[in-house]
Amino acid sequence: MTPEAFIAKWQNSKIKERAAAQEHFLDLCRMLGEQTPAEADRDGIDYGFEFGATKTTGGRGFADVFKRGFFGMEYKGTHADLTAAFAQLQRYAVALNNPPLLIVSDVGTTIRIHTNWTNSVSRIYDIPIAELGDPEKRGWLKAAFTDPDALRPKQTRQELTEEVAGEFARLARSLRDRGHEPEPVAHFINRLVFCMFAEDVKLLPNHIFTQMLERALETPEEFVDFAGQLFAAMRSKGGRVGFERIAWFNGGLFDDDTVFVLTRDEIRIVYKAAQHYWGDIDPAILGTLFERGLDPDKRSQLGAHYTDRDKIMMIIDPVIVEPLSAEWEVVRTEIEGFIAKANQARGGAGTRAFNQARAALDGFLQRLSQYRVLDPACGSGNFLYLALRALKDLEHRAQVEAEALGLPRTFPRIGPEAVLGIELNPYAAELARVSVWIGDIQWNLKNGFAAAENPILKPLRNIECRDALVSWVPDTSFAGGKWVSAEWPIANAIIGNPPFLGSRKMAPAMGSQYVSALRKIYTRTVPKGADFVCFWFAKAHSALRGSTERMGLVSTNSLSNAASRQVLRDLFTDQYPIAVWRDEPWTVSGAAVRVAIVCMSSEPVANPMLDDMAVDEIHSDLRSAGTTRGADLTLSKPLRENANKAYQGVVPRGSINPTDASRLGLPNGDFAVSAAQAREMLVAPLNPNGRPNTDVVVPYLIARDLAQRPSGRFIVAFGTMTEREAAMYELPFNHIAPVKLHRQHMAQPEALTTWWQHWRPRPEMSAALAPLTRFIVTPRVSKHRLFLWRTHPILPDNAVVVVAREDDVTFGVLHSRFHELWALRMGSTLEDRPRYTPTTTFQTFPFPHGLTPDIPSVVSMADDAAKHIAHCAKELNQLRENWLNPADLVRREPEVVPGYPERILPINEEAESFLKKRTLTNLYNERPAWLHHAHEALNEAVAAAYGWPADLGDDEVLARLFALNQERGSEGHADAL
DNA sequence: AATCCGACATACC
DNA sequence: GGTATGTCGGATT
Repeated sequence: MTPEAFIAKWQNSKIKERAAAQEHFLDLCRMLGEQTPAEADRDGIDYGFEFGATKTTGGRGFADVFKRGFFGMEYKGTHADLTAAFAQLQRYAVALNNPPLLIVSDVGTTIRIHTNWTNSVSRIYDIPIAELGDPEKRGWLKAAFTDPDALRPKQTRQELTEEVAGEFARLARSLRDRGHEPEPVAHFINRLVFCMFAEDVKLLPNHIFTQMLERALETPEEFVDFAGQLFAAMRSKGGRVGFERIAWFNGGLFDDDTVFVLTRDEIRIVYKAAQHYWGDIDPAILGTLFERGLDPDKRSQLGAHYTDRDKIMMIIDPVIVEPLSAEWEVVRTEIEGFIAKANQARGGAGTRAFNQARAALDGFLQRLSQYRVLDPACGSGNFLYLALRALKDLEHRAQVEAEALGLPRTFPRIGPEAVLGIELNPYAAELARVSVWIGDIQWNLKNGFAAAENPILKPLRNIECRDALVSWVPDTSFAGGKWVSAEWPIANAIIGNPPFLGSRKMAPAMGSQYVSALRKIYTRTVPKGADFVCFWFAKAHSALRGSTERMGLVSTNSLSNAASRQVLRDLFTDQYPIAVWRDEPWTVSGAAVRVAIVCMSSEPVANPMLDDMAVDEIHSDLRSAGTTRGADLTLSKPLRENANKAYQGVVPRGSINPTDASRLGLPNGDFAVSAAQAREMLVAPLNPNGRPNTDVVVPYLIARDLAQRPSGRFIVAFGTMTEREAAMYELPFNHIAPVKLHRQHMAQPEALTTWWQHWRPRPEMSAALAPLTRFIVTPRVSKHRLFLWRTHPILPDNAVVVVAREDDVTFGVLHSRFHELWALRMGSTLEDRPRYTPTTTFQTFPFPHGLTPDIPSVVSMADDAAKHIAHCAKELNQLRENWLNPADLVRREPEVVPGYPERILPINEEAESFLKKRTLTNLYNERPAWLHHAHEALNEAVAAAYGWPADLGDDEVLARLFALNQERGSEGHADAL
């Protein structure tokens, strides 16, 4: 059939019966050269007429024509107009598996294609029948049959939102620059945003907001009056602006009609923003963009709260969607049973069964409509917005499926009141309300329902602006009051992303009074040293003990670190994990952090998920019980035999950061001294006390020197000398003079009293190292667990952990897989990198019997196993040293004074650039065969010392080490240390 | 009196 | 300009 023939046959004809619509569609197929349903698919499942028709629905399907994955099509038929036909399609889009295109037609005049992708802005392709001769328009139709993606709008909702939000941020900043307070500005801007959205989705008539702006552009001084009139009309029932009837918007957003005086330029910004189509904006990112634009300084504070949609759904799915879907499956089966009974039975019994089916459906819908989701740190409302959509989707699906079974459907009941929020920042709280409103209205429109009216917005008092942890209760009996634990509204589910703040950063950020009040109130549930998020976990825990069914919170991944662990341990004693991710990267720019996600239920859960894998059980350290035979390694005890052997290095604190130094107008003094200056000091003549500067100028070892190439630093270190003694060393003492100024500006006044000393000089470490010919060092944070030898008088920085032993046996045991596994498991992490924490990794580690660090090395070396370890350790170290500094590429020079480690210098520039790549981190990244063999040999030697087979699995090793720790720890000195 | 951590910091490819 | 990889200060206990 040619387009001309099609036009001749159908133009201006009116549909009389459903058969005419089918004939119209068949002609369309013939014109486009596409297969008809009968030709393509005999089953009619993927492509056919009257899709979803059942006996109970009387032969009417969800759509007149349906092609799975392509489109749903509805003819005007009994509908009054194309809009109603479109709404019908939207309502059943779920039952049609959300086809990308929804097509409506009135047979004789128009075919209209609506795009239906969730993440793209929507677009309408209008094809008048009379213009089917136009190849482009026929192309659109053809694409609907063959390649719907060709019709997908290019712009995503995110891009659209970024564009419009950026313009509003400009306005907000302009108002803030004129001295307006952030809160009224936020309120005002939110109103404007809502007005733009409202007029674009036709909740406001005739683009009245844009019209108002156009008039105000002519006479800017009248903007206040115009906007005030509009806001006033929106606030009241039956309001009008001129002739136009304005719908009633309640909900607090238009409670007053305060309007800022805007300049012409500012009105132009608003006008320009209003030119965009706001109907498709994504409220989930709107908030963040505003926050960023409004106050760039606060970006890290507020913007960082932004959680991307995927992460939020990782919580909403297991916490809300999955349990409620499961409930629905049960109810639906019940309904199916009743309906089957109703269809078989006649008369009273049939009616009764039908009513039972209705009651079952109603019961479920009632349950859904009473379901409440609380986000006690809701920020700009992203979690709430997505939770509301999820609930509405569930309700809608239940309705559509029930209708397919023959039950009448009702208007959706779930609205913004289903979500509850608490947020401290007034600006964010307001955004949360707007996001939830917009989300609700968008959902209704997208699914073919009118927005609820009279009023359009109901008050959203359920998003509260207050502190979620404590509240101040004034006491009238005296002129004061007290802080008490804040109440949380009762909710079925608690979700959210509370602010992350390490315990050490809480006081500076929140004020020490607030923090001490908080600690006092939560003293039983949240241990000192726990991260700020732990308070939310503790409160959610107590809610789960009450009527709350499930919770899911995001936290920093350091939650499983020592102090915060207690909160989790409590939580896991009487609640059940549903899904846990222990270390997820955070995808938002501007925040470099990794997070843990913890979803818990008050009811037992059959197969909890750990990092997307089903496991039998999850421990409070967010590990699966399958490892280490269920042993909880967090219960390991410190061992007395390991005491006083591992130290962190010195903390100089000679300088403050350069920014502060320049702000305070201070020279940036430091204990550190350049290598050139240091050598001058070292060779200088003896001081008045007859001593050389070698007493107090020493090589300084930082962690980087171990994992990467040594940097050859020096430092002035007076140890615990008195000022009188220190001053004898003239050059070094003069060098550190500026330190005194800095100490005066430090928070700890005691730092000044011994200003010439390092803040932590670690005399006990120096004492332990002094008699040794060498000592063992390891970087506190490094990708690989590396142990190296260093010698006196090198002074380790606090980022280096020192083990005061000089024997190869201890070195070998520490560098074996046994200690490495233990350290990995017992230590904490910095982001994704393991961190060696001496108290939990070294202090608790059970060395092989007879080789413990409390035994002098001469004694332990009598042992054959020990000799073997020593040999392997020596070999490993030698090979590595040779690799790091090949003898033909370096020359070794004695230091300017005797007793100092010799200098290792590249012989020429070529050697220098070659040596840059010779770092231990690089070596262990590559793990060449020789290194592997050396470690294998060492591992076998250490295994033999333990008396264990060499091929134990990792979990088995940990389990055995733990058993050994428990045994040693309970040998009458469990209180060791 | 020492520890532990960083909604990070920065060198390097 | 990403990506890889670990500083060093200092509040907290």
